[in-house]
Amino acid sequence: MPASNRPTSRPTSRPGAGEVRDRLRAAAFALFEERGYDATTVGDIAEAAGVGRTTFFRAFGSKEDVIFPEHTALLERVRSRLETATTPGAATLIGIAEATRLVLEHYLQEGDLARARYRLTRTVTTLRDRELASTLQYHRVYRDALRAWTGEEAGRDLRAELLAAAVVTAHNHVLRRWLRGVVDGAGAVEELGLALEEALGTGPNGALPRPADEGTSIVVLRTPYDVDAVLPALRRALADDAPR
Amino acid sequence: MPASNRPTSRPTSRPGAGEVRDRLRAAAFALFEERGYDATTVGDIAEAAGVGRTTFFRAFGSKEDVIFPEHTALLERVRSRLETATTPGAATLIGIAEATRLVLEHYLQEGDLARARYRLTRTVTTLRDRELASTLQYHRVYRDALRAWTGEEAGRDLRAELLAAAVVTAHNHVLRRWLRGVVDGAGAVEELGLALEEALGTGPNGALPRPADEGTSIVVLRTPYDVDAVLPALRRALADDAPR
DNA sequence: CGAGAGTACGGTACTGAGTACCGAATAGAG
DNA sequence: CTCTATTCGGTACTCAGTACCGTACTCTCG
Repeated sequence: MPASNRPTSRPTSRPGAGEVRDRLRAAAFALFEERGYDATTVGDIAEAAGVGRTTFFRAFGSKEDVIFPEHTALLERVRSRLETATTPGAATLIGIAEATRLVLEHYLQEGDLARARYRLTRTVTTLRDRELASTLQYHRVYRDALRAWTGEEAGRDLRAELLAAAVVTAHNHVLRRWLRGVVDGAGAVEELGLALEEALGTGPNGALPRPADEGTSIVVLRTPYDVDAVLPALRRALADDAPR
Repeated sequence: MPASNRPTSRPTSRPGAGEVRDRLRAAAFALFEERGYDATTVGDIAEAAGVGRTTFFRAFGSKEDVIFPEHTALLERVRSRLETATTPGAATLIGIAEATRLVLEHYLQEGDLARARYRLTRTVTTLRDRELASTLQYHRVYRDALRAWTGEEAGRDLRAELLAAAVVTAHNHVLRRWLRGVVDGAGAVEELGLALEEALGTGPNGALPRPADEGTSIVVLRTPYDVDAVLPALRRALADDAPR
């Protein structure tokens, strides 16, 4: 943030702010692809980028951070978007969908970089763990936002958590399909909408949060038969209590 | 596994197999509580346990592994339980519930150890990440099992994933309540059942996957009412197809 | 009882990530 | 041109984790 308020370009031998960062990241990914993550030391990366090892750790906090840049910034954007979405009376579900699309489109813009990262995270265990951890940070953000929305009463907790998990899962599902090249960018954005509908239950027979009052739960599974046809089976199932 | 087939006790100065492991774990947790995780080196732990540093790494693969023991073993038990549960014709939902209870009860048996771990994982970031990663391993196991059950056709993928996320989320929700002392062991087991019902039943429409072949599925959620009492509600739900 | 095999342990030495600190070069302001 | 702030590079350190080797102990077979 200190470099943004310097309007003039840097015509000197001193590299522009952020340029070193880019060189380092490029060198890192190149080396990772070539010899693998573990076989590449931070010293190698720094040398390839023509800078000192110290500079690497100043630009990125750790070796892993080269691969997951701007993660915290993106998370913050999602958080602020959700915050405005979950104020009482706001169109919460739309806000959630928008926040989620924010994330997806971020990866879409990264393009090959995101795919290279995906290749690495599938191979190296520590990186996969790191990515999973960041996934659960999203879960937290959504959960907290939804909790603020649904209220804090007992029982709502689990509901908020389930919804958050569903949203994150839906997003990751679509993202992975794009990363694997199953769908293109436009298709992914479209699929995200459908996936969210399925995750949140806002689709055909939307089953959004049911009021917390006590009562009988009825789960309707679509079946070609009508009620009377399945009723005997239902009675039988209730009788021996061990549905199979 | 090499120690189990030695029937006689070890009367010598050589400690029994596994005893060193226990000493190390006890020393580790004591030091972690005392000075914190980061401020405790592996050398400190080994010294406190009266063994060499090398022995520590032989007993546990890494510093983190002291805190997460038997994780892989437990994961394997869940996997095998799910495997038998998702063979065609088996009582899948019950199998899932049982597998999940397996995990919960494992932690309940750990008792204070699990709670000490919880305290640590809340404080130290790397440990939290590690735990989250293990959480997502469970997600994978459930997802794969459910995928095998629902079939691989397009569209089922997301459904299996959503279900897996819901189950894991429900479990973690209950587990956290026990870890925080909100409920006791018996209460946690009971809550798990309810949470699973909520996770599997109230989520997205038809969250319970239809079997791959056509037919009528009957899902029975325990309710204090008998069939005739809920029948009107059932008819109504089927009639307008879009409850609330 | 004694020799040999297998194993658990301790110690040393190494690599690599990450941190702290210091000095040099450079850019900007006055 | 001088002073100051910032950035970079280099050195030295801590600590996790690995590889290797020698040793002490136990068990087994002769």
